[in-house]
Amino acid sequence: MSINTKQNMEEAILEQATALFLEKGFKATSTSEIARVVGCNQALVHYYYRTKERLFEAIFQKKIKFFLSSLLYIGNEDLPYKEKLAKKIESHFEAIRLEPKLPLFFFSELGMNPERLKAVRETLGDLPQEAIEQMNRELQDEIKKGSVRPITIYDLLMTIVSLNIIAFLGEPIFKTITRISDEEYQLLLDRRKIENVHIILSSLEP
Amino acid sequence: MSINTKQNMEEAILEQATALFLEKGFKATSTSEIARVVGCNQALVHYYYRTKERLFEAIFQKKIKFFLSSLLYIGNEDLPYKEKLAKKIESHFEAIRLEPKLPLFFFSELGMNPERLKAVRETLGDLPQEAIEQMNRELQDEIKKGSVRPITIYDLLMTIVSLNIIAFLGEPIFKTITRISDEEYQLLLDRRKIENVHIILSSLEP
DNA sequence: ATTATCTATAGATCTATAGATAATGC
DNA sequence: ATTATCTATAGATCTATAGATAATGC
Repeated sequence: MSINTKQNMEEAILEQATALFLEKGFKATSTSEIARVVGCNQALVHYYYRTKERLFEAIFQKKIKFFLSSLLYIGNEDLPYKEKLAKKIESHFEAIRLEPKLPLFFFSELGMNPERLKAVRETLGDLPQEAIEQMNRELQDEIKKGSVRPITIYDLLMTIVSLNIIAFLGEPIFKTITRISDEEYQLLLDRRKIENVHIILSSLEP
Repeated sequence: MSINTKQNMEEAILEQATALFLEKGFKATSTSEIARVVGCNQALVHYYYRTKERLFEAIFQKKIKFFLSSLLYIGNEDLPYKEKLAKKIESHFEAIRLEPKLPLFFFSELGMNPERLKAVRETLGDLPQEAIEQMNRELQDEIKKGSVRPITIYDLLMTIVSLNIIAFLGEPIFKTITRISDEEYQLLLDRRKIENVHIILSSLEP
């Protein structure tokens, strides 16, 4: 497998480990398997990353950052509120589309091991919290103006994340049930993205 | 642990295995651990259920049935369409509230191992499909009447499941971030249930 | 007799490390 | 010399089964 013609073993390990962790999760992925797909011996994985846990941690942090950024730090141009919001939703959706295994990965690993959140917090710092507060200010402004019904920013964020992850969380289930092809699934995703924006915006009507 | 004063070892094993599988997933749960919390030796787990896989399968089937029933086979009284739908949504939400670990459990185990779906299908038979078709007929009737905008039943179901699971999938994350207490979380859930019905019904407006 | 429960163990893992050898940088 | 890679192995698992013993049902 993996014809990593000496790109750099350290990177190759990170890359293959990422694929495996996303595919099977922390527990079900072994350092031996990582070594096997990389094409090196198992000790090398530990040489570079010391423990399986540290290797995982590095990957997890990176992916969380990617996931949050697409929602929190996007669409801050000077646009009408609802257009900005639509942009955020779409950006988030497309980020997940690029990495469709992320939602299950996060919820599984955090669900099974909530302590990981602490590490995430230290890495990300206050940026997410600040971005959320900024989003909240804009939301409350709209509510005051009467263009949006009263709602908390947490409810809004939950709704966005919820709707945006479902098609990816449920992909294996949905594909098995409907026997839909990959191309058809991509079309479903296009439709779903529009649907999500529609649902969220219409739910905000006063 | 588990003061199962001789209720019945077979049942006690099933019960504790259920708790452990829901808590940590298939891979991370060992038959030794099951035996330990039950208070018997590890061989007994295999005596009753032969393999870990079969034990898991029994539990998985039962829980899938419970989850689907609450959404598909509920609220078929003679009521206005939107009231029936609201009832289904609430019934599904409350079912998950009773078993808050189910969503992560299903998505994890099915995501990691989609073949399990086949077994589920054999157990459940055509009932879910029929219930979905019934729901679809009712939905299409409303669309023809002009009281609901055009939408597929799959999109509607995805939306319902999506919104109803998020508060439970995200519970550990949300609790850590907001440092919310259990009581406050229950209030959040009450609000969320109403919110979900509102979002879905408003998204159906033509 | 049959069924339930236990002890013991084979055979596969798996993680992490020690210590040998090969490759590279000066 | 230093860094990268390998072989080998200790020590913990874990699943499944064989075979002994205890409990129960007739």
